[in-house]
Amino acid sequence: MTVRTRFAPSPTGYLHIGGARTALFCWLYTRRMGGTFVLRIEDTDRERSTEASVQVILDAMAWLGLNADEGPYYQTQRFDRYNEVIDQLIEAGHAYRCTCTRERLDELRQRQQAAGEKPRYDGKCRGGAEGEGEHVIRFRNPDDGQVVIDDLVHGYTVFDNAELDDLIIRRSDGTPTYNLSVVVDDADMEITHVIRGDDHLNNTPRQVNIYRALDRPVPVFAHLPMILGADGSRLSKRHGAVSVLEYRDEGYLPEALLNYLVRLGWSHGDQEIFSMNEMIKLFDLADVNKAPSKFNPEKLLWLNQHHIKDGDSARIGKLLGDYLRKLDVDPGDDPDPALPDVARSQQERAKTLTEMAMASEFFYRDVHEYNEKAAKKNLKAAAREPLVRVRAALADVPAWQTKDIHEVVDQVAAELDLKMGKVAQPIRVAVSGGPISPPIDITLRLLGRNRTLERIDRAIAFIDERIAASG
RNA sequence: GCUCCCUUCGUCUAGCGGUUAGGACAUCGCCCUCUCAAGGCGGGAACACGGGUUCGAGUCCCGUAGGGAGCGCCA
Repeated sequence: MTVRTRFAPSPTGYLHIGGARTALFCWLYTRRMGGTFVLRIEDTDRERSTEASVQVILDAMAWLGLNADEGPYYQTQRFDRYNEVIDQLIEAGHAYRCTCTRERLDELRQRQQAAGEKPRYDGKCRGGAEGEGEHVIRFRNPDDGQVVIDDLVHGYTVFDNAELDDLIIRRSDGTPTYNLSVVVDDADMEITHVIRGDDHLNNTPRQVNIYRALDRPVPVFAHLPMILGADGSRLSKRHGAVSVLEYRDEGYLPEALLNYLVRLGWSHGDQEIFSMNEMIKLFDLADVNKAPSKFNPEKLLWLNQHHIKDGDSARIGKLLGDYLRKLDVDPGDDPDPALPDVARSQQERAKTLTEMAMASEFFYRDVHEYNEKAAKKNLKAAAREPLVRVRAALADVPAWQTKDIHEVVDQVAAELDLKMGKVAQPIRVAVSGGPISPPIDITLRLLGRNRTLERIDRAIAFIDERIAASG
């Protein structure tokens, strides 16, 4: 039997972190088992489902690289099928018409809650509904016995049927409800492993009863623990970004997000860093935790930095171009310096691609003003002589190479009996406008001779003005 | 309220009856250093509580507490 799994989001917003983790585990397990991964859009809630949300989910999945082998299927396109099954259930006596009004149901619920009971349908229409007209269809749940679920994550879990009630499977407007459509879909699509959040664990016995009424094989279940916010409550906007696409926009690498997510509820000994291939090779549902975990943005940031540092410079360079354009900095068609070279110089000092872009702006844009603090500290009278000497020596360097540039800076420092920092830092501020850049020799090499000399000249002029101003 | 699930450093976790309870993020200190980083070394930091079972319990069982989920004509 080959493994078939599905990821079944409902398109009512963005794809959030929790959903992405579920999709990842599902995808990894399927890849490892050589199975088929199905994407299904659960859009039976016509009130809240939107076309835009579907697109956002598709985009997020594509960005993460969690490609589906089948689908996307849309539940709204399968209404005929659900109704067919519901009719079969009615025919077989497993479902019945219910004409209870919402008012009666509300009252019933309130009364039960007030009495400290579990709110549930009282079965009034079980023996035959009164009257015609508006009605729903309810599933006739067995009233005794138990449902035992052998969950791959949680092990055996037992539910008494007496705890369950007759749930609505067809609304009064004729549309099917979730618990019915999932079962029909999972059965029809021959899903062998249902991998989902454990917020569904309580729904599972109802669904198992529907499988039985339909005489269809019950799939294996694996209920993953939830991801919570830092305060232990359900993950939401106030915990920072929860949308997958937001992470992309903020400069995270998909493999970093995935690497972070895979370690939430799963582990392989002490290993923290995983490539996609390693994840596929090592992932197993047997190693999934039962306890919920809290989302930790700092660890994600660390992983992002790590993956940027280890990333291929050609690819990171290309991405750097995208993020520069987002900042309205156009590196041009034939960037000078070349983006991969700049990326290489920044990879170990950027936590996000956005950060890398901000730190690299000066390569592609003139320095119009200096960071105030940096200029005050470094572009002062004492820096004039080193800058002048460096400028002169740099103008004469035969080959514009890192090594030669380094020697120039070194030599000027030695001549003036200054520490390296006293020479390098003024140059850094002069060429980058601020106090931070890659090593000075690399920075200058990338920037090129012309721009370097120009910017040093400008800094010398700036110092002269400053000296003049202070009298 | 009822039912189900969960409980190791602040956080993610290793552990699958005998460990000085390990790693990682974060944090603190030191080293390296032209800035920022990266890197190296080191420190502090956990088995929720109470009963059992056992020669022996973080590991097994039962309670308690705390947290989460479900109890919709949402999914």
